[in-house]
Amino acid sequence: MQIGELSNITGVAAHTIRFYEARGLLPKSTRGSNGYRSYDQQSVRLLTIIQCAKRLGFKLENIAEFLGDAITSNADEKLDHDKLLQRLDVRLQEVDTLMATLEAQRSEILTFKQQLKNNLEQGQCLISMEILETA
Amino acid sequence: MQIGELSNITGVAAHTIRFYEARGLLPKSTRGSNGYRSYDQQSVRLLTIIQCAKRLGFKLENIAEFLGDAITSNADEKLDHDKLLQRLDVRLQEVDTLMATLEAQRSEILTFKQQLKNNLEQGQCLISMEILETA
DNA sequence: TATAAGTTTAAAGTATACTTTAAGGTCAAC
DNA sequence: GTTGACCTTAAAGTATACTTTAAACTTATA
Repeated sequence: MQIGELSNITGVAAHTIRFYEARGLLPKSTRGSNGYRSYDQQSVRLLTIIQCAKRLGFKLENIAEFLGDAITSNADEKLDHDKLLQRLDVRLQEVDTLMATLEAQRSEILTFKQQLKNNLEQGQCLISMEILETA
Repeated sequence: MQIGELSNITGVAAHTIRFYEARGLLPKSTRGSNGYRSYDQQSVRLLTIIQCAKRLGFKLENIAEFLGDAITSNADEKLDHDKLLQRLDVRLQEVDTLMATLEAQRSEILTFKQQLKNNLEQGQCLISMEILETA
């Protein structure tokens, strides 16, 4: 199939598919006699995997390595398995760190809102610089 | 004081201070006879506020608007108050949305890890494409 | 046959928050 | 008077994941 059909099937824009190829997420595609890229079911599966990895929050760079491992899997498949688990754990760490940051922001925002409400109840409608500085 | 001292006091790089001025987070600074920027305590306070707003996760663009409101506060100060609350609520929404995304990722990653472990226990050390596609 | 739809490439643009670079002027101290 | 620290500007670079643009070629349809 041509790039347009692959795009329709997977929901990934043709431009993006070429972009992924350039970034090494997809192998260099074979070409028809007219120079057009041609794809098959394996291409669909690869794009599906890429979309899945993106859902987990992996960067394209990681996905490229990741797929490189999976596709060019050599003798020791168990190593690949461990690598994959390792990558998942690294991402899990990142997610936890981000969540902690967001939780901190959330709590600071709520505190700040409360301060503003207190001010308002005391009839102070003016926002002083001080409250901003200490929030 | 000159930009270097302001930088030392606030911990914000001189380059970044110029950058903030260019982006409208800080007012156009007055200049000494030599053309050097000169600052005072108010500048320190403004930078402190900027750092605080950044901790809450606000974008520089929002901080610029935000400070514009606070500094050029006109007749109706209560409006500013409401605007501030509004901005905080918008940011709170963003934070909640991001947290939901991260939580979804977290749960998908854990599910995936479990699948890998099950495979491993069954003696399947090879990572098949299928498990990646469905994760 | 001409028009429309699909394909090709490389390069530039978008968004965010800076940092780095380059090339040069100013000032205090030795 | 020169060394070193500090200041100036504008432009480009960094990172990420694309999207947009331009200019051109191929194929299917009317």
